[in-house]
Amino acid sequence: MNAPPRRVAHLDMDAFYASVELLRQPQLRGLPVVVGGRRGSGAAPMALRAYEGRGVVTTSTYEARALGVHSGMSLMRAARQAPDALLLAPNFEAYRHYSALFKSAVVEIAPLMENRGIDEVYIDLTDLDSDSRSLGRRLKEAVHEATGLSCSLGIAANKLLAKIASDLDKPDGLTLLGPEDIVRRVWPLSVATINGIGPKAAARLHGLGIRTIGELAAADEALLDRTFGARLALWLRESANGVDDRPVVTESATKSVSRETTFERDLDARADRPRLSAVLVELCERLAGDLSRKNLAARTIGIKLRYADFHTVTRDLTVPRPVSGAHDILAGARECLRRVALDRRLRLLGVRAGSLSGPSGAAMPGQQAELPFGEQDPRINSV
DNA sequence: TCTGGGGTCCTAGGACCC
DNA sequence: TCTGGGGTCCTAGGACCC
Repeated sequence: MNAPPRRVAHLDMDAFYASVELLRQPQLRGLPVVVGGRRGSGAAPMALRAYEGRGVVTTSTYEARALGVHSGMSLMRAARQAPDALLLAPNFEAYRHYSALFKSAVVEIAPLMENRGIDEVYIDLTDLDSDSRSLGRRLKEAVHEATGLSCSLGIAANKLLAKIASDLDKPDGLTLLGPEDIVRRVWPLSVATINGIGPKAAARLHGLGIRTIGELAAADEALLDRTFGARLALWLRESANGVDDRPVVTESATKSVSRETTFERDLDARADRPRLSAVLVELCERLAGDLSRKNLAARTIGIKLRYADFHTVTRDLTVPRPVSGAHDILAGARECLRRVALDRRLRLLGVRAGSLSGPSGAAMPGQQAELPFGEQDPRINSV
């Protein structure tokens, strides 16, 4: 009754956004290049030192990484690290295009593919015939053929290990990780290598003197239970031993859609009220556009505020009937806004739509009944 | 000049119903 | 009047990922 051993691949495009930019601007190859910032997609390349304003590094080429510039770093800090690096504005349309190309190429070879964002997928290879190394080579070649881009691929018995494997040899790597490799290749790695252990959990583990995955595997069970709770402790122990039963999921419904923006300078709820109001309207309109394109309606409308000190609050409102229009979203967002303190300067404003369904209120999207959602809702109209 | 934008999942408490 | 459990919905926050 034992299930057959699984074979799962994790495919990760190398420096994806930056690599797409280099395809389009090959003369920049070999230079330290950074993608990020808040300029529009048409903006010309500029020296990183000349950038002003808020923003973070989205992706950097390996040449820029060698200078200490990494994803998530503020552009101001990146500019101090590498003032002569070139900054390119992100062009998400192009990235979505190349994302679709590489994913089509993967599915041609292995149809059981799980999307993990724009530049990563998991692939279930269990039922395919060839050996793992040949399959890995074929996948990498197909992706390169379709896009001109390289990727790193890991193949193992589950998603956890495949993800770790794909990271072991970057860029352009192909790494097979068998059960016999766990002690030698996985246990020496930092606990933060495990997908799901972020900065907080890693810090707590460090506080217990646990830094490597091997140390986590050997940790006292009762200690982990006390520190993390039984559920999380069990997951930590299983992960450290390379155990992960999560299936490769080929399709999943959208749970929420949101739009948010960080202001170029912090805004005052009173003095900048017209500006804030205009931003709110625009966010609601863009969200309505997203819902309409996806043919979805929402029963929960939420807002998100980030204050100047980075403290973040959210408010939710459940409406009696699903809504999708900008007017109804705006009404819900304004109702939520009444329930937050607007006495400090604001850094970010966001609007979210949740509890999604098809526009008719059906559980799944797909139908297209044009009903006047929310129009008769007294709660909405009273706002 | 610290810290973008779009997501998922989990927890926990209170309301409300049976 | 007090005492119960169980289940679902709603809300808020937090951790984490790409």
